[in-house]
Amino acid sequence: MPELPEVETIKGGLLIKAKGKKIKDVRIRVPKVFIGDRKKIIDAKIKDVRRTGKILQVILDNGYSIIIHLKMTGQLVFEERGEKSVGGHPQKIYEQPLPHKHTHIIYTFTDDSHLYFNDLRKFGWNKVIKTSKVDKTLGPDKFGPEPGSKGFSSEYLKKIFSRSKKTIKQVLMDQNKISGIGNIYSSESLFYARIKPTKSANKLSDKEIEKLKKALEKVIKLGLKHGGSSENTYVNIEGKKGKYMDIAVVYQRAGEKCRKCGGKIRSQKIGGRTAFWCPACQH
DNA sequence: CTATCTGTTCTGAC
DNA sequence: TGTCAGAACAGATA
Repeated sequence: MPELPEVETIKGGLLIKAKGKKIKDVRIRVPKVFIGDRKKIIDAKIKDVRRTGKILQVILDNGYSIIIHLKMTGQLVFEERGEKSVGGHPQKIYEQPLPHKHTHIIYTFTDDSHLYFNDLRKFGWNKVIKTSKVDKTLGPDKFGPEPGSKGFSSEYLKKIFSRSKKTIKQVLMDQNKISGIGNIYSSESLFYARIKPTKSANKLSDKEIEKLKKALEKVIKLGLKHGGSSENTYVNIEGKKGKYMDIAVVYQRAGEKCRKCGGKIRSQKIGGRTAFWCPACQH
C-alpha cells in the first residue's frame, strides 16, 4: 500500500480538488469495502482532509467523517465533470477509463465531479464514523509518532528498540510504534543508516539509532518530493504515478549493483516481507 | 497449466 | 502478552 509519502500526496490532492465540494451521491459497487451508513454523508460538504499514519480522514461539515485505508492496491482518483481519463487500448488493468472493473466506490459531488475508489485486491476500505470518534479510533495508543513529528525523538526510539525482540525492520514497520513506514521506506532508510534489516532492534547502538532517525526523516522527505513510489499500482489523485522508485537505492533492486560500493544487493524474507539490503554497506 | 510473488494489517491459535 | 501463520483478494510473472 501507499506508505506515508504516498498518502500525504493524496491528501494534498484531495485538499486542492475536493475540499468544499458537496457530496450528491455515493455508489457502492462492492459492499465489503464500504463500512457504515452511506446516507450519513450525502449532502455533506468536505471541510478538511487529514492523515494519521497511512490512514486518510475526510472531515465533513455535518459531524461525520470518512476514514480511508488504501492497504496495498487502493487508489483514490478525482475527475472533473465530463473529464475522461486516458483510455485507448487498455493494457494494464488500471489504465482503463474510470469507472472500471476495480472501481468499488463512486462519490459524486453536486458539480458532477467524481472521486473514485479503486482497489484491485479489495483489502482497502472506506468507513463512515462520527468525527468526534476519529481521535479515539486513530489515537496514539494505536499509532506511534511518525518521522519528523515531535514525539519521534531519539529517546523514544531507544525505548521501543530496547524493549523489542524483533528485527529492526519489523519494528520500523510496526504501526503501533512508528506510523507511516512500510516495506519500501524501511528498506531505504536502513540502507542510508548502514544497518542491516536482520539486526535485532535491541542491539542498535545510540549512534546507530541517531543515524536511523535521520535516515527515516530523509527518505520520507525524498518520497514526498518525488510524489511517492509507484512500483505497482499507486497513483495520485490525478491518476499519475510517483517517481520515487527512480531513485530507490535498494528496494526492489535485488541482484543489482549497490550505488555506494558496487556490491550486489540481496533480498530475503523477514517476518513475511521481503527485505532488500547491501551486505557490504549494512551491518 | 501451476506456483509464487506483491507497497498491509487483522485475527485466532499457541 | 507476544509471536506467527494464515486470511482477506486478484493479477503479474516465471
